[in-house]
Amino acid sequence: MLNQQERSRTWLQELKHNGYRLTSPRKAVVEVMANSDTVLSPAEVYDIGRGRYAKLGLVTVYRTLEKLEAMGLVQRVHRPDGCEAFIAGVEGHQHLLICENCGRVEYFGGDKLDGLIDKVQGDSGYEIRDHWLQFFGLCRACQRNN
Amino acid sequence: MLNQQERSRTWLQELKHNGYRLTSPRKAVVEVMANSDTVLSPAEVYDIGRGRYAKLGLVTVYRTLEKLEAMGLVQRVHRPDGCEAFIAGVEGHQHLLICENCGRVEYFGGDKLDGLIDKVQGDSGYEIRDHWLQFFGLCRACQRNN
DNA sequence: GTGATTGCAAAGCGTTTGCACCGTA
DNA sequence: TACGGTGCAAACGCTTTGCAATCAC
Repeated sequence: MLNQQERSRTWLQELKHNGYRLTSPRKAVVEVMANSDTVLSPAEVYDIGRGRYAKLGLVTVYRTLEKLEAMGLVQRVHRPDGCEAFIAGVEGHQHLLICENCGRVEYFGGDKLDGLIDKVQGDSGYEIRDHWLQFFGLCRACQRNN
Repeated sequence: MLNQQERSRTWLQELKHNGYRLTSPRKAVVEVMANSDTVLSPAEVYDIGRGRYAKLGLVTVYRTLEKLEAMGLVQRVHRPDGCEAFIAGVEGHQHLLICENCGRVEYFGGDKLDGLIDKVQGDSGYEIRDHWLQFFGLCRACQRNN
């Protein structure tokens, strides 16, 4: 895993390569997301981002997250409580382990799933195109504090 | 699996046992949900339900679905596109297989998951409390029509 | 009869859109 | 300089709440 400064830099380059301009609001959003290992709502990104660029607008947060998602740099996360679209940094397609208390996210490989997918596909006759596997629980730190 | 009429009857009894009154709007919502094997949004329940009870209000649909969910008779479903809370009939805790085209839902057991949960729990130090496993794809009928 | 339930209307909330101004390239 | 990007304000869609009328028990 890249360290956080490298990650910000990579993401900004990526934006540039895709023909987008590098502006202060975008830099703020990228830094917030690239430096976070927890799930963040757009409103949270906005709050934290304003610490880096005071004039940041919520609308720009939405628009920037949308671009980052399209570029595969962030990922939309759904949670059982309500259904706010949460966002997290991610590399590659992996599965999520989310702390219900602090929002921290870990990734794990899902290779164990292939056999199950084949079986379900055979039993049901469905053609499976996509899947969600998410675990919710408490991370080490939150287990101690609860 | 109970047939659909039995299921409606059971759900209505369940409502009564929990101290709720059996009203026409509630009967309409229960019948819609109990007779459907597809994922439905509150608005869809409302539309179909008005065929059974014309004066049905959308507000009542929300309130009834809330009660049915609390009683474990329906289940909230999250989908990748947007995040509308969809609902489906369910018995027991199983995993979902959802047709992306027609909304049809099947359930399958997730016993194969236990080993994976143990492994992830051990590797990460998380205490896993809940999980989502949902497959999205095309059911047999929709494969033919696409 | 009476208290739970309903449906309308309005409020609430998160997200998206319209538009004039701004700032990067 | 030109045009992509920004932020404000307003629109939007879905969900929840307030309240008087209604209806199951």
